[in-house]
Amino acid sequence: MTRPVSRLDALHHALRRAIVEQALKPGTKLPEDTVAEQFQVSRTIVRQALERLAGEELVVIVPNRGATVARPTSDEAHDLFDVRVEIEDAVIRRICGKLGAADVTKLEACVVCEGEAHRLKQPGYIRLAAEFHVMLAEMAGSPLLVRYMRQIVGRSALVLRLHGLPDWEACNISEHRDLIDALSSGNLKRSRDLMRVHLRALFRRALDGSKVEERVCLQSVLKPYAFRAGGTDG
Amino acid sequence: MTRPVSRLDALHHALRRAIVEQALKPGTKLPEDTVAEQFQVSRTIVRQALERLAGEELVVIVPNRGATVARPTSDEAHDLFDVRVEIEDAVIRRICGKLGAADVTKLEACVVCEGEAHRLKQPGYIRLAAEFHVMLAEMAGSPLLVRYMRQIVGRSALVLRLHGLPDWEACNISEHRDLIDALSSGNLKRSRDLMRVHLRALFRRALDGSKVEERVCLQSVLKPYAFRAGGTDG
DNA sequence: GCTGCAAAGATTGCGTGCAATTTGCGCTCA
DNA sequence: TGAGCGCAAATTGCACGCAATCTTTGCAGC
Repeated sequence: MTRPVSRLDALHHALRRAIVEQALKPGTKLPEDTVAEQFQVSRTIVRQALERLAGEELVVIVPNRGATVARPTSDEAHDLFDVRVEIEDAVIRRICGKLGAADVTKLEACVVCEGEAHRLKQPGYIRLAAEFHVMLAEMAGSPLLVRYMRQIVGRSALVLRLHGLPDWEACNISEHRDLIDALSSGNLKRSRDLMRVHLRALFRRALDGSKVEERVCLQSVLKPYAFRAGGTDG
Repeated sequence: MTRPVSRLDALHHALRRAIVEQALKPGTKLPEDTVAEQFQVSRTIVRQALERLAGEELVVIVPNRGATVARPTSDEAHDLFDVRVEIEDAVIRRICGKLGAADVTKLEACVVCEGEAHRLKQPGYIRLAAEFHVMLAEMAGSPLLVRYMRQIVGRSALVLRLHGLPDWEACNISEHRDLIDALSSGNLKRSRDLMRVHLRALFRRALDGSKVEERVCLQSVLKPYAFRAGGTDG
């Protein structure tokens, strides 16, 4: 049930989820053959799924070089979070004070799931935390905002994985709770402030991280092991 | 020169342009064989190009039924314009008073081209008018905003073609000129108001059209004709 | 011992063919 | 004459195979 009709959809969702849940590290190579074998489909399907993911900017396809999980640069991360603030603000303005009881229940259930997954350190936690923001967008009644939010939280997961987040701190769950309160009570100013603070905290955690840029690090990683390094240390 | 390296890119751009320039009407069927023959490529390429366009929501792919040029519903059109207002406002806030002389020159040149194409009634006019808005986004220095804007103006072209626009009135060119003035003089309030008015006028022209809804209405249109409807009336 | 070239291996680009599904037409039967 | 049924044409879903390209490794020459 609920199984996507086509194998393409199935693979697309599977890969997407693997990326968002950070099972696939940014920069991971995704050879068509390997993926095809893993999922028991042909390369044709794999190629199409990768093409879709590239359209969502979750993977990068280089001609003749294949596909890899995207590695957002620091600049791209900044841009992402800047735009995210705007989109989330638009969502808040639309839903604040207009949530039904069912909506609030749904959001609270989501937060409970988050807390559960967070406590058990399940890999699905990041996806659930992201889903909370997508749910807010859905309640705004704008398919386009939902679309953008989906894409943004997906890329955010990449940024978190790549630039920081040493421990399980993607989204602060208590902040989600506070946000629900403010939204359901119709306090617009507080809602917007909470979201702004929430995102800013997330942003800070994401970009203050230690392991910025892993690819270039290769040099700095190997430097201590260099036996003939022209460094200043003797 | 500037020719896309792969045939996939070439076809993708060609089809995209054909749709944005309204050479392909919404609802037009796009059989893989026909397109493949027309562009002298294999169905594989066509399929991928159509898949990409589906990702941009410019075409709709129904399993086992093929691809057609998208037909945004009235609801989708409203949603599109609502979100567009937000995105364009974000762009305005970023670039107002920060445009360099080169930027202004570029924008003015674009408007001149628009006027020329508009006077000659060239099909490229709509694309140029759209390009003006994309250029604004580019000057905001946010790749993500550019991406969204590109997608939005593309879909807007579909809406204009589908729901209204009896004559050549996609974007009012004088409004573009006024906008450049306000932006370069750094008048934020006036800039935002101008853009809002500009979009609202566009919106009105688009949705006041006569031929609203041709496909989705089917249910609501047929409802009064239902002979065995389990409704409460009767 | 270093540099440049070449061949082998691996991976992607892309075309083609077959199976599955849908659509439209014609046939049969009441 | 009209409704139901079944077959055939058309179109898409998907896999496979070959050609092209890139990467790596090994070797020869300087």
